[in-house]
Amino acid sequence: MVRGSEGATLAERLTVGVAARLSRYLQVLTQAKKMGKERISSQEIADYTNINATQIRRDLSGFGKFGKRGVGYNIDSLLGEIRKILRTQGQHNIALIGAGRLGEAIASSPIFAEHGITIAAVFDNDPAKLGRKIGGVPISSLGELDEIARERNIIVGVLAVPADAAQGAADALVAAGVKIVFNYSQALLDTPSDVQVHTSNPAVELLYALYFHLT
Amino acid sequence: MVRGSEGATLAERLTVGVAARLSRYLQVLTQAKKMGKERISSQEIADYTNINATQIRRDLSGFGKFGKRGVGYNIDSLLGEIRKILRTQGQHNIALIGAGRLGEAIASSPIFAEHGITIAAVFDNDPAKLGRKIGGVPISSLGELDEIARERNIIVGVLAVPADAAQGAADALVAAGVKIVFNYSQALLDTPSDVQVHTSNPAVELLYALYFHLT
DNA sequence: TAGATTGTTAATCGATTAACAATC
DNA sequence: TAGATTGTTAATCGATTAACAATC
Repeated sequence: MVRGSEGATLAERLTVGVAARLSRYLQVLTQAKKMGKERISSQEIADYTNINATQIRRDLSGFGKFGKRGVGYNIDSLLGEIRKILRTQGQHNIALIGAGRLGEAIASSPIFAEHGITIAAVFDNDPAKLGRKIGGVPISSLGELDEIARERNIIVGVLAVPADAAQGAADALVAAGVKIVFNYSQALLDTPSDVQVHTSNPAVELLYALYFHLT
Repeated sequence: MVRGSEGATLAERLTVGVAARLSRYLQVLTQAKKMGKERISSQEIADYTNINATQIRRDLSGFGKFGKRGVGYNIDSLLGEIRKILRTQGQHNIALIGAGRLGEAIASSPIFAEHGITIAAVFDNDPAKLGRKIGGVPISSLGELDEIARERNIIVGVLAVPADAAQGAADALVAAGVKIVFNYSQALLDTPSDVQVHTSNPAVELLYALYFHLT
């Protein structure tokens, strides 16, 4: 890590591992702050994330001396520092595809808003749903995706559709210039190589958790 | 990896990384099979998982010679081998806490059933919901959790409740002997050290995806 | 045979951890 | 001061990758 004397980071790109861990610290800090805590130790973060405390201190100390020995880290200031490192201080607009039960659950959860992420558009192919609002956002038809995505500067799409509709929805997102797709269906998606697909599958995680439970 | 000459694995415990990757291969193979494919190459798995093809071959070859040079892997037989390694051939019963939109979405998804995981009980504290069925399973009150969990041999609980109800529900699961908790709320959970908590947060993954998009 | 893809080697890099002086 | 916790070092281990012979 190359740093100037003023703390202005001449940023090299973070490794995937570091960025993933910093994101998780961000989540713990956000929740701890909501619980009214003002300080937190690397050990407490470790307990919540299952990431080793030494690793946490090491990750953070690569960017500056954010903690106080004998005391821990100030939650507010550490939140600010990590947001700076991850460049997540702006507002980000995302599109949700699928206004079924999962889509509604996602739209009504505070989980995105809490991190400055706004669901700026919701799409569904069911004509009966068009115009209805979920999470305060009216449901549009998939035919409008292209126009709306460009107009609202959307680069992230969340797929909450059945497996058999997933590839079609992904194609529509890609056509509209979306570069990051979160896939909550089981389907495997074919996309151009400049599009990042994140597939979330609770069953996969569960099989893996069971392995360690059973052995 | 210590192996006998007959392929009978004198199993050492898998590392966390290997078990996580094998679980993901399982998911890709399951989907590829549904799409009617019979064979798959390490490169194809790599395209769907973003895991390096060499790493995939290396992970698999640690357990046997499952592939055919010039051809690839037979999907059915590789599925069987990985299931053997991960010991996920049995049926597993899990409990779902929370019968709201997210709970319903989870219960009605084939994602668990596909991997031999059965939602054997659903709990909710809303008296109006008791007895109603979701995913074919009647909703019980949280007061019955202890009895039902023991009776149905449930060691995994999935929390689909609001953040402010999550700790209480987690306590109830722990009291009922559950050792693996999937937390779909934002709440940080305090649990005994022999209980594995997996917290899933799409916003965290998104922040991290955005970092790599923006840099 | 020719082309494709595995299984494996060798080299590198990042993650992980224990330990402990520094210091709040 | 005494206790706690950071920041950092040093050592180890697993992940990652390119390359390629083996072989289907």
